[in-house]
Amino acid sequence: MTDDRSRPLRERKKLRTRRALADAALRLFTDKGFDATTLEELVEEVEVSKSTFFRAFPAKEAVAIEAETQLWSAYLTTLERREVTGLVLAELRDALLETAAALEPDWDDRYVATRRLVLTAPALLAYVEHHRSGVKKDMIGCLADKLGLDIDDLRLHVLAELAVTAWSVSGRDWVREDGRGGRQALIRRLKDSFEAIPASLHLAAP
Amino acid sequence: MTDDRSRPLRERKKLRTRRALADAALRLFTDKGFDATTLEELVEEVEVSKSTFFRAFPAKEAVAIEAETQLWSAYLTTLERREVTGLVLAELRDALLETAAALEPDWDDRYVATRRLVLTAPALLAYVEHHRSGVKKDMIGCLADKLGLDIDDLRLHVLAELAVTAWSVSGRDWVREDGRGGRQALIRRLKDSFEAIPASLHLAAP
DNA sequence: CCCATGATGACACTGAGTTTCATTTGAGTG
DNA sequence: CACTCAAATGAAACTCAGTGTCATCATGGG
Repeated sequence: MTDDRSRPLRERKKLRTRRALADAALRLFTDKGFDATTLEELVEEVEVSKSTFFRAFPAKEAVAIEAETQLWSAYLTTLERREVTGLVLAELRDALLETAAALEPDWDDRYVATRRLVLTAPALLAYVEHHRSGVKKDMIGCLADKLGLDIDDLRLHVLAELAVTAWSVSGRDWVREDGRGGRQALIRRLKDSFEAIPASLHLAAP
Repeated sequence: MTDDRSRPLRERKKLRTRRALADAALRLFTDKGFDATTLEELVEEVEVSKSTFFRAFPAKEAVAIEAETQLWSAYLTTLERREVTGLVLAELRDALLETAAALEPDWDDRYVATRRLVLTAPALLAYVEHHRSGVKKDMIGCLADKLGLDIDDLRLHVLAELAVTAWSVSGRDWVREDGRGGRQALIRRLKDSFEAIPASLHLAAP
């Protein structure tokens, strides 16, 4: 029990099992494959019951993409804290850069492993897409609130979409190179992606 | 057997069961709810076996969104047939307009019912997202091929994303009004959505 | 008419996710 | 420290989507 004592013991225990499950899942899924690993094996490894697993995660897929989940939940927190001034797209970018820079150091490896895993299991890909879709919805809600716009405003949808896509592409390229260059390399790629967005609209055939 | 005789009988039969399944599914799911309807009930209604169902559709979710699937598969066909000249975004828009205009007349009602259904079942929402994601991938592949670009080119990702988002938002609004105004109303909304895209990038806080 | 091939149905099986309920364990109180 | 309440856990039975196998049936081509 070498954990941070600032929170009640109960909560610390819950967090510990959560981490243990996510770590074991990343290991098992990477070794044996996502489909080939049963939930039973996972919970035996961590020595908890299936009930406990489903109280910590809503689905088998969820435990595999903890790193992705952490990123976006931190992002939404950042976004809500910041006040929006000037170009909204720039705001979305800066919040993302700030969030990426602030993630705990061991996040890098877990994220690389996660993205690798996603490439091997269609079910995981689908789950990530679904999860990001929820994030976009939250982003739109947050922006609509701050800007006094309707949550159906097409512009907000486009902007949320762009931010997530910029991340997705940057992350893919970064992972493809083993996360070489660390957090800074990722951040650099992210800046490049955002800069490339306006040009996209004017892409034309020769 | 009042079907189009141009194809072999075997194929016609397969198509008929497929249609029957999709129609019954839309009816049952709308009445009882997606989760509350078991696959068993569905296949009993249509009088086929579970095996047959899974040869026609890859998942329970798939049979519920046939109208969505038809749209995008027609779109990809259109896109591949057209030659790309000038602005790519305009090309994506025009192909979408052309596709929407060419869908069989009974598509409207089925699509409205489908989108309604999706709003009631999280599993369906996730499945639609996943499906569209596959469509975007195909769009990107098609464009990369025609333009001689890399399939990882960020601009292609952005453009595919924008086209799908424009559709999604237009469709949502159209469905919200019961598909009033028919195909023409949908097409008008779609044009508006595409026109609103460039402005999005310059959205700023007051 | 016959044969090869592809579609179907029946059935058994796996594994994810839910539900229920009894048991344990941490938190607050006197 | 003892007691109590609430929350967390575990055990086990259950539902249902999805897979795999194999025997049977229908179709299309010769």
